[in-house]
Amino acid sequence: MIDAKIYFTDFLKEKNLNMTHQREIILDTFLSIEDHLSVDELTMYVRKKDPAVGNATVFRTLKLFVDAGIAQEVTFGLERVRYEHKYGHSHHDHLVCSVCGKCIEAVDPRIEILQKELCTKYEFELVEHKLEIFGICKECNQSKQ
Amino acid sequence: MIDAKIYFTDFLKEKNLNMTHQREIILDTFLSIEDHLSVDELTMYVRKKDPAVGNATVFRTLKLFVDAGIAQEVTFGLERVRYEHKYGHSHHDHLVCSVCGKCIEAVDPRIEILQKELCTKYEFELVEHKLEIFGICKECNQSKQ
DNA sequence: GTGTAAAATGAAATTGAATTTCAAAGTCGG
DNA sequence: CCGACTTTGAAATTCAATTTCATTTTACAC
Repeated sequence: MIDAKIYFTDFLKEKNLNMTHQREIILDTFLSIEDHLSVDELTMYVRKKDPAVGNATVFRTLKLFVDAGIAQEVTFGLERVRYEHKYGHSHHDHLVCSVCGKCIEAVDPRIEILQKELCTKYEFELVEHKLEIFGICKECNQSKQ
Repeated sequence: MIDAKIYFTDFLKEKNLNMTHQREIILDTFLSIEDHLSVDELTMYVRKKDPAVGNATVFRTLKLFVDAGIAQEVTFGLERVRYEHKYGHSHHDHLVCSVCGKCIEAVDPRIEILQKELCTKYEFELVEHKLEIFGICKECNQSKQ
């Protein structure tokens, strides 16, 4: 985690931007929550530490995180944009529970290989991919009974 | 194609709705274009046949198509909502070209199986999934040189 | 045909998230 | 401390998605 902070500070320096009070709180908050939050949700958490932080600042700071490679925008289905950790996290797919909204991160290397094969077949140059599986998670399935 | 038309007419009857002039033009236009169109794009095509058709009607009719199982909403990345044919089309994944926007539909049954395995591993009940591969298509890659 | 109740339509209004504007406040090197 | 530049929060704007509403059209009973 501390790495990401140093990393972001360096990123700012390079762009002649400053590490401000707000950016630091937003970064700390973002890094401390291993979840896929929307701008508004992150703003809520940030305001527990400093109620004066504006939504626009959180929005702009998250965009900076994306530029810096610390965060990544994701959307599940037709939902609003959410942000997930990228720095120190390798590629993964998402299993999204339609009941509780929870999101499991998972990978199967064999799927990754087959995707490359599929692209080769169509002479399609793969840049990135996104696999989302929607369904019902273990916990929600158990509590149904 | 004609099947889908009969199918939709039946769907309307069941819901005590009518097959109107507008709905028929919109259905014909939609079925004749094997592409992933947004509401506005489809409206443009529909207006070549009848310039008086409103955007709201196309929007509402597309929602009916979704209810009827004739169309399906898709979004590629952070793009606006698009509609693809569902009736008579089996599940497939999308290879989306970032250069020309073209979308290749493809499936690899082995990927489908591995996805099910992945869900089993997490005791996650799979309802549906969505795989999008972004990159550069054959044609765009060739014309780059 | 005619009447009538329900459905459908198009234009315009509304919504809501994403994004930008702008004036005021903060930051930094000299 | 100064001046140039950056950052901020509130409010405004944008833009697609969706709804409202007055009017028109439709199906169907008579």
